[in-house]
Amino acid sequence: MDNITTKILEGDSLDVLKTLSDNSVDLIVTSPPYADNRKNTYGGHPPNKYNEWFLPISKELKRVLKPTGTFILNIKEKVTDGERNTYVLELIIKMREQGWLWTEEFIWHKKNSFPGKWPNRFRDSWERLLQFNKEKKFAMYQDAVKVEIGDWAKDRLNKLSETDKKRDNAKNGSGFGKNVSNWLGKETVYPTNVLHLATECNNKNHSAAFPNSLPEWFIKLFTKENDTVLDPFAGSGTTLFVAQSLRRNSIGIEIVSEYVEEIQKSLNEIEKNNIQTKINYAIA
Amino acid sequence: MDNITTKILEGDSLDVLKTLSDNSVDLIVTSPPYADNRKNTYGGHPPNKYNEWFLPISKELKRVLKPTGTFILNIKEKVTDGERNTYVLELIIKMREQGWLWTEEFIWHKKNSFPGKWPNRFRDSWERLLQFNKEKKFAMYQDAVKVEIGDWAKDRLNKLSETDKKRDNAKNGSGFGKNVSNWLGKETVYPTNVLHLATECNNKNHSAAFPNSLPEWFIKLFTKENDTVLDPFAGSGTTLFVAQSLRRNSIGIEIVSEYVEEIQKSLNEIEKNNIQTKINYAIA
DNA sequence: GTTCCGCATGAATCGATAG
DNA sequence: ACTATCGATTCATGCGGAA
Repeated sequence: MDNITTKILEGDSLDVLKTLSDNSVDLIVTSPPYADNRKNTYGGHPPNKYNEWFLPISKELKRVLKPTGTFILNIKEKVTDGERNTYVLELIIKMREQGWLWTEEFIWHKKNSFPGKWPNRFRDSWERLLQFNKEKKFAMYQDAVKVEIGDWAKDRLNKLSETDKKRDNAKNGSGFGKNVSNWLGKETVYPTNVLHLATECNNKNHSAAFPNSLPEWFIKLFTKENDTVLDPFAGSGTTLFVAQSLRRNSIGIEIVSEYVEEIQKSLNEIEKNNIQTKINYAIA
Repeated sequence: MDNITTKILEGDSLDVLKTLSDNSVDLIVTSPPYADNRKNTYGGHPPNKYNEWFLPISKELKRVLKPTGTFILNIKEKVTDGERNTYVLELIIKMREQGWLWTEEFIWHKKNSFPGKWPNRFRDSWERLLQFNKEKKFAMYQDAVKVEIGDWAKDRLNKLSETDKKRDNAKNGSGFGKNVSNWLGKETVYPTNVLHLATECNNKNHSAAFPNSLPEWFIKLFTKENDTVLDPFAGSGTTLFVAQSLRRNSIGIEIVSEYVEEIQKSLNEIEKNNIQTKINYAIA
């Protein structure tokens, strides 16, 4: 039952990526360290040098991604000197020059961004989720992420009269009546490109963790079971754990050995539990 | 009581703008025709020529805007050949080269986005609201747009421990503890940079590009009474009517004479009612 | 007077068909 | 091969007429 592998590799992303095979990954989901002048855990990549640092990495990512694969990049430009810095815009343009297709920009609306006050701006409660592809045709499993239908329809459908339910419209071209009856029993609709997810307040050390539901959504949308997911900036390992629980293979890369150790420890725990489960099955 | 003027000027935006004085406008809110949209009425500007058309206009806008003024540009790039086109990104970069500061990007989340289903993308339910300024210090009246506090925050506050309430944070830069205690007992809170507004779908001839509440929000946020608001692509006149009702002077520019006439007609109606009101007051 | 329901209408995008 | 036009798809909203 268990062919899924979950790997965490320690090292600089660019170096480690070079050891991975061409066209071997179905989905890349990552949230790279944000541009920052401070030299902290990640050494800091100032805004004006950010792309210089990131573009060689995105080139390797393009190599390891399958032609039908997708790259989701969670990023938001910083405010520098009172302005939104343009390095993310420039990154998109440069990545297209590398051969990436900029297919879509999803918005992650962070519902619980904490209140604060600045004289000339409001709380920043959204981030970009940039979708890049190698080819126009890529794998996408839309049914895996359908959402509950809006309240308007629930009300409407619950109250539909018998005649409405039976009506086979032939009146005019609008097709509405027909559709309404088609919608009976319909509970879900396709989502949009705006994601409403709360940030999780983890007690963990890692700062830039995104909530489980974020990689979960993209893993369901762009991969199927036994596919391979890559997170070149694994951080606290969210992407890996979600991938594993959804039965996708995954590879994480992380430069900070402390994080690598924590991830490895959690993976060992899970492995132990799995073995225990198997033994229990065998006994039973 | 009535010094507010509301003007609609007919003609090409670039030409008409040249007749306006330097540093005379407090706020520009506009939604120019998007690339290739509204070909029938506006002639259509193909994506690869869009900035060539728009940049001379933004240059004039910069001239007429006061140093403390703000320019809000509602725009969203279209999909061409399966990709998000980059002309809006390039526009931001080029406008900075013109001397604009790209202060902020608000997100307009449209709940009722256009329906449809495609194999490779979901419905597009957001648009960019780009904020540009001439100077780092600009007029902003944040208190005018405070919103009711969200339930999540209410819960959070109710559950706060006494230590949390007293805590004077110094740990990290988040300001969490400090702000929380400031907050207790308040009913309203400053909004974020994500706006949730549905488009208004009227049965009328020209549906407005944006709902009243959109210019209303920005007019309250960036102007005070008797200030001057400019919309160089007035369309159905939403910005003008909202500005008038909020007692701001306003100037609209519109190239389609049919729209200009309708706006003028509405303005005349309002004027007539005002006079009627005054007479009634006089009698009473 | 309420509430309820029918309906038109979207800053859309893709793929097929036609010149 | 490259462009132009057209049909199919889909769902939230407000208005107006009806119960």
